[in-house]
Amino acid sequence: MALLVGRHLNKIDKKGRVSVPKPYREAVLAEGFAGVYIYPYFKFPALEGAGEAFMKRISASLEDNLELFSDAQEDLAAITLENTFQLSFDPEGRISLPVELCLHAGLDGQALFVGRGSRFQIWSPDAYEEHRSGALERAKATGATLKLSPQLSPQQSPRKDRGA
Amino acid sequence: MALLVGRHLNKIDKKGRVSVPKPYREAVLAEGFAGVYIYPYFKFPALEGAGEAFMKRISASLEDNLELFSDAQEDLAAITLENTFQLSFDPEGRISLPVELCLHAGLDGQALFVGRGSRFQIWSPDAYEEHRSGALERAKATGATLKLSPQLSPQQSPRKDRGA
DNA sequence: GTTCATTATGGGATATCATGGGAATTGATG
DNA sequence: CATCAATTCCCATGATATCCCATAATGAAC
Repeated sequence: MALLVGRHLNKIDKKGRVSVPKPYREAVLAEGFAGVYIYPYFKFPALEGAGEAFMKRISASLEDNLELFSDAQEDLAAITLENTFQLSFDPEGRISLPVELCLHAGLDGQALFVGRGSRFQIWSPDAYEEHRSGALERAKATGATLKLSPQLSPQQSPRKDRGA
Repeated sequence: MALLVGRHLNKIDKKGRVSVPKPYREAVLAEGFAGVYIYPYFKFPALEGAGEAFMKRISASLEDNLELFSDAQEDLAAITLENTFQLSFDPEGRISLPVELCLHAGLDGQALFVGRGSRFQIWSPDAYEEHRSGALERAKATGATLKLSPQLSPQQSPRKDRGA
């Protein structure tokens, strides 16, 4: 599927409607459902959303009877699905955010969409600024690095080196 | 995919448009999306860009190597995906650079495309000259040598080295 | 030296996107 | 069956981005 990247600041009108950024709409439309699934992001005052494909992955972790997922992970999946809203696009590509979600994220007038690859988040601009400002410093401090997974192309042998 | 090599100096017009060098266009087109993904290069006042395949590797790596909702995943995604712009080619093969990116790289009227193999960078000519001369000095001073990564040919056993 | 093909560039015309608000539909309730 | 509230649809609008075409620069071919 297409990648969700970048940041998009859109307005929430009096009726609680907000435009989903066009690139995100196109990406999730390709997954089948003409809308998005949105749930409260339990770690922070923010929302997280995705198309049908990602939600099915979460659902799959609940149906697994083996030991692939820990109890904690299953709980997380269950809680996420319980609190998820299925929001359809209107003809202009907007969704209307339920009050419960707006309260959790402290949304008021503006919604900042933040791309995360296969998902996206929705923040109030203020909360986002406060939370994200230290990301680069934190990553440096903790020495967090991203090991690139092997390319998807055939017959490529993985290397174990450190990404910058 | 085809390698991105060499330097190409193109103009940025009043609308913020700049032609992506033809060889780069052809290389990234083969990856699917008719455009490039560009993000700030945090170590220097420059931009880095790539085609869809590379960005998907980053996105997949975040999900494969890091736990969902972990702090490390949060911060690394924030640094990479959230600052990335998806820029489509116009019919002439141009992209229009967002102001935020131009500011980070100090771009004003000219954009120097620098090939880096599977990615490329965009510099203002002045910043590049300054940075490049410094890099050359450092290489001389430390007597740097270049250690090649293993070949990609079949049945090659992975090595654990770090590029010089 | 001339011609042709390709790429880069410039700018006006056009289409698209985000947004706002009224009209119409739905569904719950008495 | 009537009424109300909530939601969804429909259309208008302004800002922006995209398309389209013209032209210049480059280099290859004859």
